[in-house]
Amino acid sequence: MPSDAVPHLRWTDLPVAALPLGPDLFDPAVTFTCGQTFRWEPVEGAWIGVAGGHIVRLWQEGRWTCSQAYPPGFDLARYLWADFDLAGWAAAMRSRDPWLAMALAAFPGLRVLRQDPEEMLFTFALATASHVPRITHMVRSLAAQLGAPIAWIDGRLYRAFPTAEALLAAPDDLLTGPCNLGYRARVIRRLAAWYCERGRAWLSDLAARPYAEAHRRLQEAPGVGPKVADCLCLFGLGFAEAVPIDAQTWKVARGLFGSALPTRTLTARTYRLAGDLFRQRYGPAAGWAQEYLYHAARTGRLAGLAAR
DNA sequence: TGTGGACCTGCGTT
DNA sequence: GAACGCAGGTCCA
Repeated sequence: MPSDAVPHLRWTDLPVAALPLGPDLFDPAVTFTCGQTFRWEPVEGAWIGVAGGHIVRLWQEGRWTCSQAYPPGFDLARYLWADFDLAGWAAAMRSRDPWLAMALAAFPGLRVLRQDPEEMLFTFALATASHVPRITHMVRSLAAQLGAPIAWIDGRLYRAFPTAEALLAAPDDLLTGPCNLGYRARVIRRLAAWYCERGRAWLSDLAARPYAEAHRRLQEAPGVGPKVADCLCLFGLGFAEAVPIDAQTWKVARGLFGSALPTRTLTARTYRLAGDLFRQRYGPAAGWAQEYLYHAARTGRLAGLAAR
């Protein structure tokens, strides 16, 4: 669809909804910049992002999180995992170890998001051996170059995350040029071809299966190893027990579990072992614990742990 | 089963 | 201001 065929809107004309999530239960700044999502920006006291084909604007007033969305029908409560009892869980977790207690105190209101699984598949497949600023650039460039236009709002055009079909059809020089994917262009194209043969039902079917099976079957896709599969399980399929173990989390795991992890490097076996140790210590929402520990490690708050 | 190197860039540090 | 190491990995020897 050409960009002039979509509606021209104003934020002042869109209806406002509200959720009972104050700053202690949801901190947009931390949640949107901690590396689980890459399309949210602060704009004049609010945050604007594009998620699952919806343009969303949100801000907080006292104990409430207010939001607007276009097209209508965006389920913000689901996106923010609002039925997860963050306060109760955090209270129970503080006694597990001082490191998680510190991370919980440092970043109150950090929430794990439940995002569109197809977007998560491609986002984290291209996030390999990269860092948050670069992933942000790649994701936004892909949307700008290949995403379907949704609407103009207050003079700005917003585009959806590209479909698998659009990624498959994209010329190489566009993926490696303006989008700066580098070697990931090949990975994304292979993955898009593989995914297009199966379709969205393949992902939604996995969401209904046990975590271990979903995690195993996701790795049948080219370019999806254990870490990307766990990102998809946690951020896209809603498995709170999924623990993505990246380089930061691996350092945290070695500090926490020491000699229980037999190898210096992260192998397939120690990846499974580390995930199980996280789940033993932090329970069925170990993925939430990982997100707090990961963010604390990334911002240098766990230096004492890594040095052990 | 564990290890090491290649793969593209750009950010942050020195 | 330029050089260098390394980054939310995966895949293949």
